[in-house]
Amino acid sequence: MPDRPKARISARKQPSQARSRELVSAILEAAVQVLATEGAPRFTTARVAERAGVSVGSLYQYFPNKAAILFRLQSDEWQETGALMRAILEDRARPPQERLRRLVHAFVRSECEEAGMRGALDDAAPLYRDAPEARQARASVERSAEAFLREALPRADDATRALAAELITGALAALGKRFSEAPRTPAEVEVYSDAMADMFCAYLDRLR
Amino acid sequence: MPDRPKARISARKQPSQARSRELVSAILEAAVQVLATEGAPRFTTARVAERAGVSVGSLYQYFPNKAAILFRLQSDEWQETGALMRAILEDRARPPQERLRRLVHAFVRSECEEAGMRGALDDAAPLYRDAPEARQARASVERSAEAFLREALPRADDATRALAAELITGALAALGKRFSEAPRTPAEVEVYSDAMADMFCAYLDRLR
DNA sequence: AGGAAATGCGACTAATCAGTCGTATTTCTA
DNA sequence: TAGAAATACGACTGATTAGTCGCATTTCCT
Repeated sequence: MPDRPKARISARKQPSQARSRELVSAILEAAVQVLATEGAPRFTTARVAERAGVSVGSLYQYFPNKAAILFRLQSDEWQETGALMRAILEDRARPPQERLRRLVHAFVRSECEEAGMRGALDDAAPLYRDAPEARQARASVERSAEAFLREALPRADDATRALAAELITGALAALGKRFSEAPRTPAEVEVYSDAMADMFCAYLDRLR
Repeated sequence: MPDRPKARISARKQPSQARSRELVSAILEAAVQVLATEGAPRFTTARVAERAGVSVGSLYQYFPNKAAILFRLQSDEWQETGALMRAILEDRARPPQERLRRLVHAFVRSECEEAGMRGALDDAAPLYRDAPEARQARASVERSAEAFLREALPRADDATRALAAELITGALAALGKRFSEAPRTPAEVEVYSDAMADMFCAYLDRLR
């Protein structure tokens, strides 16, 4: 029942001239600023356009609706974070648990860096969360996590591994988000990340 | 920057006659229904009043603003869940880890039961989250968790315990919420709860 | 009974916002 | 350089919303 987005959320039109490509990136940059400084409820197309030094009309040339801007922002984030995580998980030069620990540290650090925008983006999640594009994006992270667990838990059965993947990725995402809601010193980040990694490693050892 | 609520969020006036006490509970009941069936963005005072068979004016006699209704709903939830959790944690007849396991099961089950309303309530969180009343409510859960950990980890130092409390309560809340977003069979609930409890217990064993 | 206090009502106001459309300007192409 | 295509503009529309206020009705108290 919570309102599904009626319209597509993907781009309306590809910018082809240099002018319009700049316009699109100006909009995205402005969107980040509006989100971080004004918060999700005051995130309006008019404000984004104004901040970008662009008219609303132009904005709607390249984004079919407000949710599309938010989704694009989130999507870019996922892209970036996903690449980071995959790179760490697939570094076969290190033992699995060390990779996991590095992953936790990197993730928590990255969450804390852009906490302002991310928090607001989460507040706006109802607007884009149910889009099919969003589901697909989440799947790729799960897959890479399961591949990692095949290595870390070679003797466990598939069901156990799937459960562990869900638990660990879920806890990482949720705890990272929650932790980054308050401002943190680098030292706090390290301590917290280590504790979280300890928990995951203890769990993996028990399953092994 | 994300807009702080300007007004108080606590009740505007205490209902003293039976008539008005019924009115207030009709509003709260209607609020739950509106939230669950229409979702957070369509949660409006007018809709709540209509569903309750009451006028907007009357609604505003007892709630200073929309956020107050949502906060009251969330507050009641916290109250209930908090009592449940405290009861389980303080059952000294059972060993600590068994209590923790029971706690996880009870919590996840309860999350799944009212998933519809809870999800919408979370979507509406930006409206009441920053209220001072909300902070205070969260503190009591943390305290009871730390008391439990003093028992489960008698030899650990305070910093370790505080960290573990934050991690476990955070993970429980966040994973429970996430898990309950999809509809679940009782069997799935059991399996998932057990896995989560395994993770927590493995962590506690390592710290012990 | 009868006045006072409490409660209930809902039309109304002021504000906000997403998204459109006709027109003006710039860039491309031949 | 001229016409076509792409891009940019922003006033405007229709819809929605939170919250108010003057008045009507009910309950309480003596």
